[in-house]
Amino acid sequence: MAEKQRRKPGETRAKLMTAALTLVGKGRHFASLGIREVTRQAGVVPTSFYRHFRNMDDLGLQLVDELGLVLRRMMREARANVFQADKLIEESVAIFISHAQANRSFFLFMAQGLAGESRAVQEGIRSEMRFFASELANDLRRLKLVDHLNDQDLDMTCDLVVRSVAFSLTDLLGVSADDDYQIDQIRKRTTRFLQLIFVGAAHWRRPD
Amino acid sequence: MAEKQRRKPGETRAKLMTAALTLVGKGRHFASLGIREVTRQAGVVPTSFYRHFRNMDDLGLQLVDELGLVLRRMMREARANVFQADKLIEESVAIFISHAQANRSFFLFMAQGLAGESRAVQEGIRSEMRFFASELANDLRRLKLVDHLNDQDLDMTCDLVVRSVAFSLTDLLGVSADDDYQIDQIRKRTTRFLQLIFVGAAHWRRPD
DNA sequence: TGTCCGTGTGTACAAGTGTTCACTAATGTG
DNA sequence: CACATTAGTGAACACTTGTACACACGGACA
Repeated sequence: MAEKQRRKPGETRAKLMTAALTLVGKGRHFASLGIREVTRQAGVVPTSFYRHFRNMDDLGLQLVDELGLVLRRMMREARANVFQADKLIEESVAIFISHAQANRSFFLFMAQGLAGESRAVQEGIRSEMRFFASELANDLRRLKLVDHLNDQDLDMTCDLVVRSVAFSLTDLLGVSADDDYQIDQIRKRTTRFLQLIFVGAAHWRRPD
Repeated sequence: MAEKQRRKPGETRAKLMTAALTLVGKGRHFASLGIREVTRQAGVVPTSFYRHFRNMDDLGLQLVDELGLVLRRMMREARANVFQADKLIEESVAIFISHAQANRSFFLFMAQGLAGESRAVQEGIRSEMRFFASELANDLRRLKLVDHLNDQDLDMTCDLVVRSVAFSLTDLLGVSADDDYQIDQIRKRTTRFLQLIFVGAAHWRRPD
């Protein structure tokens, strides 16, 4: 008979969240996951689920919060590594892609959630993206790279940048994780997208 | 007892597809729909489903095909209505938004499918977007608006345009269908995105 | 006219679902 | 040490699910 084994506090909780991500990583859509399925994958009895989450939406929400941490780590690394302004875009895209690779299931979950079932998850992801965009705007201001843009136009530009990168994410997650050629293509294309946007920003004149 | 009633050929098939879209329109995610659920919504016995589709993925694929028709209708209307080059962007965005409103569930399905469960559906939607982008490129060439761009750069620009619009779609579908203020905000923002991109394209010089 | 064939119907079943309940072992707190 | 709390377990529930099968009706075509 299976022994009850006491684990570190929060361990089962973490297992459940990881299990959900694992299933998403295997190609399942988060919206189609069931409680029993997740607990099975986590190697835990179904009842345990309710000790930590009220339902699957709740689990999704808590995943979004963790997603925020991943994004912040990523941004910290980008800030630390990008020195030359002319390589800024390339470097940032490269860092983004390597993080997306390292946390594939996480970003997959995020891409799914954008058009997902739970309005709360949707809003959470959107809010992470807004935060990301505003941090980007701060960085650009700080680096004095965009002096001719007013705040509103800078926000718009950063918003567009974040969206483009997010969309590239779905490309990235569509190809197999070790298809280096395709990944490099996506990296190059995303880089060019951002360059195009920044060229636009450089010549942008506010419409009357 | 319910009579068997002979219907026009393909009517049940259409009912099933509409039923799936209806459920998606009600906020459900396509990946979480079941065969029974769809047949119930369609007012048809579960077994009928198999007369027309092998499984839900199959139904999704056939929906993608119909989506293509909607997009083509939309593009035709855009081509017919846009005369002045300076209003081109605004007009196109307006047309897009009105079509997205009129076929809300359809576009919702498309937005979901982009990060969906079925690789085939995903690829289908992606291919529709590519087609859309290439048609856009043709139109721009024809209007002689982008003479300084080579084919590759024009394709890139159009790709970025289509992606940005597609992303705005998820904004649009996130607000209630009659919230005119929000919708107008989205329309304006999308328009500015595209203007920014075209400013970038106008000043784009191919990197060495 | 007879005979397929496509399509819709009802019944059936095994498997899977969310959720509740009572029980129990380990942990932290006094 | 005793005790309350937390977090694990297994059995049970009423339902839903996908799918199979046999059957029935109507039009197409011989």
